Amino acid sequence: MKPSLVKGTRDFGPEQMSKRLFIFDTIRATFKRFGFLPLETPAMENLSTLTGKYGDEGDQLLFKILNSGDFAASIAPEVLATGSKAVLPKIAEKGLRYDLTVPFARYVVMNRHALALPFKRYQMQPVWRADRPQKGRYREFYQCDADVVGTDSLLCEAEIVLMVHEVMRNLGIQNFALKVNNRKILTGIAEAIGAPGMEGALAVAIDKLDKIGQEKVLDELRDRGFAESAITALLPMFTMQGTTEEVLNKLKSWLTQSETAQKGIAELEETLRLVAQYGLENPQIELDVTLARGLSYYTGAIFEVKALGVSIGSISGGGRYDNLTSAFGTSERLSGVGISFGVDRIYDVMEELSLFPADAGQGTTVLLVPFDAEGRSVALPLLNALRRAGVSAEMYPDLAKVKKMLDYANAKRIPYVVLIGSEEVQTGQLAVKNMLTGEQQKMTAEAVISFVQG
RNA sequence: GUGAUUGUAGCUCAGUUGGUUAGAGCGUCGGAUUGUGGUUCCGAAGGUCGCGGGUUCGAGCCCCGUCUUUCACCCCA
Repeated sequence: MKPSLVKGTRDFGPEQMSKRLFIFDTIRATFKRFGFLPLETPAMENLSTLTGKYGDEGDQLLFKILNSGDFAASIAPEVLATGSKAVLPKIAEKGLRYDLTVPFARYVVMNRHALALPFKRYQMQPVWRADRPQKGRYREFYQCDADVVGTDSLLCEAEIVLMVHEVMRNLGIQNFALKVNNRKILTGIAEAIGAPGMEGALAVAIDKLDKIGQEKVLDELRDRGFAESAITALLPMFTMQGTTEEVLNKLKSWLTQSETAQKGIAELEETLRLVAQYGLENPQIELDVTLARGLSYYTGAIFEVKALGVSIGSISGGGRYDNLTSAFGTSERLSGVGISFGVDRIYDVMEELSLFPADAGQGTTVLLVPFDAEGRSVALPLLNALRRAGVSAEMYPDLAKVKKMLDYANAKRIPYVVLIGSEEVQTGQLAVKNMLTGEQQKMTAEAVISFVQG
């Protein structure tokens, strides 16, 4: 039998892992710096927790887990006869998490009594979606989320803007755009054109504007049941260009009659004002009225980060959600806002643009190469001392040929080797070789430690 | 879920209108070299041609099914 991987999943070898860890470490450092605390939740959730939070499409993409044991035994024949759709909830009551936000909301509701609000948590775990894999799209991928729940303050939105900038710059992704919008503006537009409550369909269609163009967007809206009058009323939407300030002003005058839209515009303005007060240098924020995002739980600000110059979808996304916790039965209204970084897409972007620092894949710094048992007796205390000094060091476990050990050093890209033969043992002067330049010099064991550290 | 596409050695790929024993480069292992690698030379190992069925005297090649890869749509990180 040939072993194989489950569709849409990957192994990560040592080289990939050290690059991935660089991404995780960078993001984690920023999250901690902003005062977020770690949280982990199970891979599986009850399907009742997951369904209905992501829209119809999202429900479709949930991985479901068969009940344990003889899961089909208790299904009554008459249920079976009603079709597969009716059987499904009887045999699968659990599913793999689809994102980190919904499990977080579930956690908040369950632990409400013990949490000091506002509660800020970060979470870096895999999520699963039963999508067809393609470029930048996997069935198992990691998200790094930071969310604040229990406050309406727009300062949180502003902090997200700051975190995005910090993460991108620390990763070395200089060329990015942080797109922002507000769901209330979309809701207001739907109201203004006489199609209240249809902002979902509206959002999905106009989200494609830069991809398929104005005419096809309008065609799609007709398909989705928008009246011709609504489509005509929507036309000013396509003139929303210019600076952020100009667009906001145009929106304000276009949507004067919609209270919701005005609120959304005011929120956006306030968020941008706060960001400016922070003194964020060279903000890469872009107001995009067509930005919608499919997840149905967003109610306020929405964010999306796009790496420029690569054809990979958004590498980060987030927004504010007002009703997620109430979906779990709390009477208390808890508003949350958060951001999610997609590690796998960030990896693809950084790989494509060669942005990983040279030492991101660096493992062992020094390999000790004793020629015989006597050399090994000198090498062992040095090995111990190197490690105590914080240097990643190892020794080839067999007393093999020198060629073999140096080949090993090359294969692992170990930059330094210390050669210890009878001559070195007698003089105490060890031969340190730089494997990149081929240069070799002699020094004492103590000197080796500071040499390889510098 | 819709439409394409891919699969031959560990990796990247050749393989003619269907014809006898399926090849190359790289990598791996061994040697040239018992104290020096990444260069060179010599040698070796490594294949159910994704899987199942069919057509044929004969299938890596043609047909059907299936799985997988990649890509677009939908949607999304």
